[in-house]
Amino acid sequence: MRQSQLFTKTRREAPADEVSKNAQLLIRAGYIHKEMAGVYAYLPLGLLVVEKIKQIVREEMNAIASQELIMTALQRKELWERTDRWNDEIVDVWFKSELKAGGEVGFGWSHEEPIGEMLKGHLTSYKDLPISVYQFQTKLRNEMRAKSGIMRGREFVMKDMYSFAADEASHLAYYEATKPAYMNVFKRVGVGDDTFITFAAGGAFTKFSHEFQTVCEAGEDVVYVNRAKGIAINEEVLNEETLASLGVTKDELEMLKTAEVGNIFNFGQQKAEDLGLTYKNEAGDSVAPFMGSYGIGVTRLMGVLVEKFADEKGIIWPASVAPFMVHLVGLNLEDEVIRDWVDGVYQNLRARGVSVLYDDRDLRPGEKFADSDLMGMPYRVVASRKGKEAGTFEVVTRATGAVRHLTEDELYNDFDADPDT
RNA sequence: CGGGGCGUAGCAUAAUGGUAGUGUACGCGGUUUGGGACCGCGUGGCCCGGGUUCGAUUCCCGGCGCCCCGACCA
Repeated sequence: MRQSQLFTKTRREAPADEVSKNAQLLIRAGYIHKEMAGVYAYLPLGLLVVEKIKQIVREEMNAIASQELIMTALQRKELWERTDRWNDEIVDVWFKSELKAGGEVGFGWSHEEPIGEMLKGHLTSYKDLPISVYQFQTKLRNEMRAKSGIMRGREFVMKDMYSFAADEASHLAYYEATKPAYMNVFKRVGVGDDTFITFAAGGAFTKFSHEFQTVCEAGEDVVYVNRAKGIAINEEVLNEETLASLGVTKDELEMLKTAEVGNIFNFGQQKAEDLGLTYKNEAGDSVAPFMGSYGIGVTRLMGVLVEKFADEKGIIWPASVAPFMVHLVGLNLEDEVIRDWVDGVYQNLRARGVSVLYDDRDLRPGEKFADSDLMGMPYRVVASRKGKEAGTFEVVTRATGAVRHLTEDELYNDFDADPDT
């Protein structure tokens, strides 16, 4: 895309009411707009990142045979009353409203109850199992205090998945299968080595649930990790009993500040029973399926990536989620010969399937470089009069600052060879 | 929800009981052109309501909003 046509503008300074690094940089670079506390709009650049992350999640969920759907944002009161979760004393994040025609509705902060209810019409026989469904939904949660930019908002995009199985063995097998699928997601967005499958509070049905915790100073969680043994424990369940059951001692563990980017819950049969969801087994008996719930905070993950990879100049996107692979910075564009030439390079890169943000604005070089650093595309390709005369392009890798000088053919071959482009 | 802080132009900031200055951004003109360059001109602002006062952006009260710490976070 041509940068001259992008409606967003970069800013030198972050708004005074933003303290978090992720929100400051994302606003300065024109990725997001703050609508109110904890509520952010995703502008064209930001939406591209969200969609890149969603696509990675989508591919990994599809790979474990889950099917995508979209549930509703408005939810029925009766569904939640059945599980006693309409009660504000029990669930304190509800946004609620009233229908003009009469009756209350809630705004979805989770979709466990509606999914279970919806499945009553589709899950009637053991032959229908197993079932796994997922969605990307904007969750609405009336948090007491929003904070940390897009990492803890009142409105955020989450991937939530729900599995249903006929017996405990296949249920647990699926639960276990989600772990590598989740880790694939985190590897692909560049935080695999810093993300730990963490033992956390389990709730009524199991001793532990599992959280996916990514090392991040801006996070809200503390986990204790033993990298060699591959064990991570959320501090909320760190006690003698937990340590003993996992076979570690506290002094073998490293304390890390982390952000929870995903979690998985095993509900056993209890949740389905509460919801009144049953099917007929081979003997003709009505039984409740085993159920699991699995989340990934898509927009929170985006915030974590900014927090982890940014430097003093701005954002640094991992190639897998960057809005564009290449930031083509054209200089000396006031010269029509140069401009026509750079336009051609832009077209050639696009023809090869490289996603390119083309800074075709007639600005001074310093301003363009500063914007380019701030926006954080993986590669900057500088096309200038000087380069044209020398027959080379300056190619800068944003993350490392490494500079290469490539001929036009080398440039095209370089990006052809990159599978991520 | 408890505690603290803050609301001045698109953004960032300053001063002031007598209607507000600067930077940036924006518009026009000119000089510039490899790290946010310079000169000139111009547009644009005191969160809302009430009170005190001759007069309130300033002081007081209330509201709304925002930020931080804590609590909460399935």
